[in-house]
Amino acid sequence: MLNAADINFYLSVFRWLDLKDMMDLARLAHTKELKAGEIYIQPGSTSQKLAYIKAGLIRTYSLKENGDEVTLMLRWENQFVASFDSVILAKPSRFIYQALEATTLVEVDYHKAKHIIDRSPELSAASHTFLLHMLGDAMDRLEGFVLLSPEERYLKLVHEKPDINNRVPDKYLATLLGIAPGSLSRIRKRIALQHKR
Amino acid sequence: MLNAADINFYLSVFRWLDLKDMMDLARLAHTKELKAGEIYIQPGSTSQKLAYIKAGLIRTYSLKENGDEVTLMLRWENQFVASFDSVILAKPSRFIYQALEATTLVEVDYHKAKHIIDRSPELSAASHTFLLHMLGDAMDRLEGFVLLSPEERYLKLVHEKPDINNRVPDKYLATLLGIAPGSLSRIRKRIALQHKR
DNA sequence: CCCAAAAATTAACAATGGTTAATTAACGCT
DNA sequence: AGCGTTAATTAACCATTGTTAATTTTTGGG
Repeated sequence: MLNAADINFYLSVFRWLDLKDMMDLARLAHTKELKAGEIYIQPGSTSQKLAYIKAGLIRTYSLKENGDEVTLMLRWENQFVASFDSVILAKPSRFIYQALEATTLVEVDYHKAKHIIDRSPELSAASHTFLLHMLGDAMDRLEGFVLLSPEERYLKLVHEKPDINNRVPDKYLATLLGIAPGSLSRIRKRIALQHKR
Repeated sequence: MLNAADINFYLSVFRWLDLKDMMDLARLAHTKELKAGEIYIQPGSTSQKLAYIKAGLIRTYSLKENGDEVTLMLRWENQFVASFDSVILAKPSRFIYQALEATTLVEVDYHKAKHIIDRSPELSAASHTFLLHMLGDAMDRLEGFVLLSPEERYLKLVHEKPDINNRVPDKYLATLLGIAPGSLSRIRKRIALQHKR
């Protein structure tokens, strides 16, 4: 069940946890490998998976009526990923979660883990902190849409996550920024020209 | 300190609370009246006020370098309002919170209320639920920016909060939607024309 | 009730983004 | 390495928005 590498992993990520709680959690957790391009969560899914990304990158996207894909979120190594609709709102997921790279997840069922989380002060605090982080990220991104132009949003994104350009196709980045893929090309070109002077 | 109306109010809003917890909270709480136009929270403020809006409407806005005001958030009666930066991130507020109407708040200092919240399972759960709601709102609004056009965002806003048009000046609504005030006028006109046919 | 100030509308123009289609470049698979 | 597929770029054109300034409307105070 647990090999030495796994134990090391749990000890490092949850070192602030009571040992018993950690073992209880570890019993519920398992590792999942996704190939590049593989779908992690299908729309309509209600499973309350909560996953820590050990390595790789997950894209959350939506399908519009006309068939267009719109990227809503990107999550990568050392972040958590969960179906927002299923875990937070307890509804079927409207979105698709796809691994863009070979991805390693450590997954627990939130529904099963909940009673462990609830009885551990540290885990409760951690889940609170997790929510705060999610909220902080969301607010920050909202500010970007209200305060910044598409060009500025793009610059902010590459500043915060420089390797994103090499890991995520432009067409996905574009819709994440709220613009069309062609526009991202133009913005890139505009920036390059300004830089040359 | 507490009059009959106040007691009624606390009993109705926090009826699911342990009586002792409720009394402890009520001791920390006080009512605050704001006139239309009055500033509630100044930028730079670090006070961790957490307020329930009994009546009225609060606008959160930011000042850009060029002096332009950009509205980030609107909160109204029966919602909570708090300085996101101060309470969630424990930083000085970057934003200005202003009452757009005569507004009645019931206010507690989150810093002082925290130990009451922490020792009450009901209050802890409520604060968790509160965060989930904030997160849900933020995600929903993010979806709007990624999936919808400005016109569709405007229609969504008036659909969700029909009286917003009569309570908030257009110039504030415009920046909330991520567009310029002039554009909102045009969008309004376009919609009216389409409707006439 | 009137007047001054603020807000909303409108128009003209510039800048930007959306859309489509064609071309080029990059990628991935065998 | 080569080939077919997918992604990215580019261009042309259209639609929409941003910007500014002038005009009209609305609002609120005296």
